[in-house]
Amino acid sequence: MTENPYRTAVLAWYDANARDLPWRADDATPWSVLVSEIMLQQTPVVRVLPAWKAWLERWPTPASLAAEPSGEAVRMWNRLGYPRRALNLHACAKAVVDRHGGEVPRAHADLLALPGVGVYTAAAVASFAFGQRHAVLDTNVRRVLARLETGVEYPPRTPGRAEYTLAESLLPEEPAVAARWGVAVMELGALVCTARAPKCGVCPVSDRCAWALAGKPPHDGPPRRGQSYAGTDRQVRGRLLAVLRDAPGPVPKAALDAVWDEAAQRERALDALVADGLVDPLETGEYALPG
DNA sequence: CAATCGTGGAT
DNA sequence: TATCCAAGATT
Repeated sequence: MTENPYRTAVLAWYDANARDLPWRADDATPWSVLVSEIMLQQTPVVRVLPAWKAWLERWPTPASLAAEPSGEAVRMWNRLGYPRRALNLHACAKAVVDRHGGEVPRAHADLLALPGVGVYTAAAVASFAFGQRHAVLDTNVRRVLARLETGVEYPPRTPGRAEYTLAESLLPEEPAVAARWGVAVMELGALVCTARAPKCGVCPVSDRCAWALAGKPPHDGPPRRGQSYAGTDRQVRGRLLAVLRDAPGPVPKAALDAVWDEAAQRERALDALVADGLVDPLETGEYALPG
């Protein structure tokens, strides 16, 4: 429970190889960590970096963001993707101000209750920002554990009970060490134990990796993905929202109609954006980012 | 529980 | 060029 044979090797590797990402710096705040975690959901670090800096320069505290209309958050989000995350972050800011006196809560349950914060993100903030002992099971950690412990190339599509049990069993007792262990494994997955072309030659634990020792058997089972993008509602939504983001104010419907030929799909996408709160239909017939 | 939700870089 | 993938959450 308290010891695993490669813990020291992974921690030492992290000490020597960790990227100095700004949300890991000493001056990072719980708010800046929360912002990073929301932005990093399904989004590469290199694209998050500039967005994170700009966001925190403008809104260094939850209160500063909560004081602005949600549409400003959507505009600031720019092309990071999954723009409902901008809405979530804005709602997080308001919830933090309303329910927690303007301070990001430290309790896992309170974090979990924030919009857009799921099991992973709650654990990540509790661990990285507050030094608590939680299993942080993101895509990197899941892949590392799948290979190292289970001996398969990729974990299941969604984490199951067994994965949490395994992650818990590897967690060091000391909260501060557990927190460091979490980022270390995550970093190992991001830099070495990558999804494609893993760098087993420089891996600190390749000599006890179940998958490597088994001869790196390829993933068997159904293909892991299937999301095409061209022609989907998501693409249409992206185009519609881009028009509103790039305009200084409300736009006529004609401007939105111009981005997609097929009217039915276009209307469906626009309705969905309105339903999601990402677009505000005005009385004038124009459309705008939400107030 | 499977589908949905953006975007862009790498292979 | 097409596919894969990136610190997931929500319904």
